[in-house]
Amino acid sequence: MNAISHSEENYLKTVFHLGADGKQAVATNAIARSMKTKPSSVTDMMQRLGEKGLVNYRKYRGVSLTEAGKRAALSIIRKHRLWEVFLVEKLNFSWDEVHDVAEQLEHIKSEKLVDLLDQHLGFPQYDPHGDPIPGKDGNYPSREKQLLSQLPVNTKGICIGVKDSSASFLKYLDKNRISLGDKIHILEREDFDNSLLVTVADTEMRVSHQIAANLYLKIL
Amino acid sequence: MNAISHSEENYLKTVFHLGADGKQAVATNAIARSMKTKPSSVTDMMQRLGEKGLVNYRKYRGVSLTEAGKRAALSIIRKHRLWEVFLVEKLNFSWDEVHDVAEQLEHIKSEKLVDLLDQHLGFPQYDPHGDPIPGKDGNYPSREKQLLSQLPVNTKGICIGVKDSSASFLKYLDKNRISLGDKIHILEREDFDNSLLVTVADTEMRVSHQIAANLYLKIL
DNA sequence: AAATAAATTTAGACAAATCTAAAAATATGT
DNA sequence: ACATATTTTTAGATTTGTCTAAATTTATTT
Repeated sequence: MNAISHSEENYLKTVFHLGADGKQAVATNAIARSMKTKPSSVTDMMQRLGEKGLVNYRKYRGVSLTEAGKRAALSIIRKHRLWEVFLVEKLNFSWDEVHDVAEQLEHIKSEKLVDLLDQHLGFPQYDPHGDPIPGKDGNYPSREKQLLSQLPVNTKGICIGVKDSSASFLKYLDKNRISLGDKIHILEREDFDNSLLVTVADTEMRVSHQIAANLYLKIL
Repeated sequence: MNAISHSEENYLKTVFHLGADGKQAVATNAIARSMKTKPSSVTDMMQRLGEKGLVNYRKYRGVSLTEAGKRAALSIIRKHRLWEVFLVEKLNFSWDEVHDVAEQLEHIKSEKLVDLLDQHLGFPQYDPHGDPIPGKDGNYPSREKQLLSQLPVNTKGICIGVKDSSASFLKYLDKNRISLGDKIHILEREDFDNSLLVTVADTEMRVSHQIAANLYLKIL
């Protein structure tokens, strides 16, 4: 019944994200790269998490989350995303500034705090980047969504999320007046550089492949 | 220019409180007792904080805060108290439940977060226990206040704070309908047990010395 | 003022989380 | 399939924050 440490929580979260939301096994190196730490540190930690029953660890074979590990990861992600909503909706942070602060807030331990925060925010379903917020009970709503870059010409959809939520990408979207909820219509694809001509909320513009490969649409 | 660690912040805060708001030197043992740690751990930490220029440490002579240490302590206390206001005002925590959560939240590092939180709360001057909130610039407003137990019969005042902010004391106050802002009139003192007969918001009641020694009044 | 008590510090150990360097296992290419 | 490259693990060291036990300093008492 040992508590999960700050650091352990970060590893669990990473394993969850890298392993397609806890479904696949993840390589040691991938975790190290993603967390900017060394593979040897990852090995140490995975052995510890294995002993705690939070991951399935087999030497040289990578790790996957156990049910307990998945539950723990979802709880952290839930907190992270609720705090992001708070920062944007209540404190007027912009969506490109919330990540680092939420990264700290997600580790605060108090079930009551999370419940009351959820209520205060009106039980939001999505965070400011369009990612779904796991439920208190651990259910994780997945929505059908597709990358703009993978859709055929003439598709119409609603922009519902971003794949990359780095500050630089989000600022780029702001500058180009692309927001979640906007209606997007794909007019043509340029074979040369894979850029797209689209309308975003009825404004025509050209978006690079880089951009299109990081925007999620719900097809209409 | 080393950052101040979570643990170092807790020690600074304790030295501030035990040393009459950073004015007096504090003994090693007092710190250990207050933090439920061992004197040897305190010595270690005080030597480290001394090297960082946050406390004046002289072997066997106790420690006091330097100006830099005082500034750091006030910044943590400011965050603690702002978060307490948030928890009570925005999330509907009761005043006896906020301490442990605020103890965690006070360590979140983001100047922007603190500024926007302060604004969101309407720049509050006092926390839910009546303690003043240090300013962004480090100024620490002290208010004239006196313990109910130390005032003569017939004094009238407003209840403006508590000395002990333990959950059990605060719950006791709730149960007896004593709140911050209430007008208190001292009717008589019982020599036998030092209890007082008072009116609290026009309701007559008897309060024990224990209670009176933990309630701060502003004399009218 | 010497003896005793109390407070404080030092020395050495430990756990967590990390690192570097070297060894071992797995994967890849021709 | 064998040599080479890549990935992963182990071994040993480091830092932070803590502890216990012993030594030292300061305070108190008679």
